[in-house]
Amino acid sequence: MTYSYEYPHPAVTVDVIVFTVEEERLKVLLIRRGQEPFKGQWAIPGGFVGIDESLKRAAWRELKEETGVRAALLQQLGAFGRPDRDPRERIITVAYYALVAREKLTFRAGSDADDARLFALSDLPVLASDHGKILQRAAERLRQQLQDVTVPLQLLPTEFTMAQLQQVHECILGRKLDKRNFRKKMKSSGLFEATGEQRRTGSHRPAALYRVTRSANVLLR
Amino acid sequence: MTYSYEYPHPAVTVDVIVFTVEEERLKVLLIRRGQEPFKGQWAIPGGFVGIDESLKRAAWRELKEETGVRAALLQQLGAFGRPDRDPRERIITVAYYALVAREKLTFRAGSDADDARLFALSDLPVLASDHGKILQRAAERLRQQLQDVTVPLQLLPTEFTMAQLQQVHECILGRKLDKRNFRKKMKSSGLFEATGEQRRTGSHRPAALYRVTRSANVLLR
DNA sequence: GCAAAAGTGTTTGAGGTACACCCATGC
DNA sequence: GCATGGGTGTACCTCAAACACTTTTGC
Repeated sequence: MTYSYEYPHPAVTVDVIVFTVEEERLKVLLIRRGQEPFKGQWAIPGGFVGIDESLKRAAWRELKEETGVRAALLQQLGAFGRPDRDPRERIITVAYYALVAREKLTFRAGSDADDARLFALSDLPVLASDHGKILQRAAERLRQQLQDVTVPLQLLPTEFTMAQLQQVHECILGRKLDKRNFRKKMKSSGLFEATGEQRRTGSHRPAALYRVTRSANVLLR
Repeated sequence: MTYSYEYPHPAVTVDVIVFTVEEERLKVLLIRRGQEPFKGQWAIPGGFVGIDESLKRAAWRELKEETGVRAALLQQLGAFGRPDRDPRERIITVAYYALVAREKLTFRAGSDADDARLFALSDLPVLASDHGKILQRAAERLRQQLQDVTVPLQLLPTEFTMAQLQQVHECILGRKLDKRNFRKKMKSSGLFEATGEQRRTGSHRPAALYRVTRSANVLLR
């Protein structure tokens, strides 16, 4: 079965950049391509958009296929379409990025991937095609979005310490923040409440646990 | 001649939203479609992406075809691809937006358009397909971008009065600004210098003309 | 008692907002 | 001389940034 058109048509894919935080670093999920083109190179996971599938739906499908995740912050980064970005045929990709808490994330080498791994953003391998540029743009966008205090919550479990929350902000921004200023700002946002519980880890004072307040939770979709 | 593929391929277009300021209002260029689908309806101008043409290049080409403009601020808004957005076949569009000074802008009904006109953003007609939603998103994005003081300069001639500059800010933001605060901010940006010339219009004190300083001009690309 | 992370307030500077009057011109 | 838009300065408030010590725990 073939599909014919009067004019040449490009193929359209979605690529999904999965951001997470692990070992106090911002990381992205990459796959090692098992097939040509770019066989053996690391790449952003993605796939073709179904002919009757919306772009967003295709992105959700890819996210779920690659990571098992059904709910996350998933937003469009933009379209990338240099004519030479794929040697087989003209492929235009629409990139999405997702924020997923590490413990919600499962992944494995799949049908078209030899391997799948998290890479720290500061320690990326050489990437297939223009994926390096796409990742760079995604990281910029993520940093911009951080002014929205709710964004990093996607990267944390439902209960977390202020130190954890600050750590997430820091590794996205790529710089240290002042503890007192940070807590003041979080407190004044009114989004968080103490659970009353504490977390003991190591030989030091235990940390209070926080959660998102019920009202704020609604805003997170 | 036909082009055949093993899997169905969508068509890809670029749509270019041309923003300008006229009569103290933010306007966009729309065309009235001369052909089906959506014949007779107003739409954002656009066209198919050449199979060997980058997305940005296609956007520049469309901008030039529709308006004669070769230089402007032209940025990608994003991809829109609901499967039902065109009845002929699956069409995914990549929307760009451009800021063009009114006096650089020429347009006329073209090959596929019965008519072409500027519409105030606050007074849009019913639009074809999902173009209403695309425009709405473009306007939001433009407002965000306004924090960059250089952006509205694209909408003005090289010499302009402070009142004009303020007027552009106001109609993009959709609200009045305080004259003294506005001038203070512009002055402190260091981007502008008085030309020494004045403009006399009507029975009142003439306005000083300003231009972008040589050094700042470089930053605008 | 000591190492290690949790927790807590105050001061300062920059930038945004509010606000009212005189100036130069055409008629 | 009056109507019209051009042009100017000060006071206040908010928010971000800098900065150091005490608390609680495990060993």
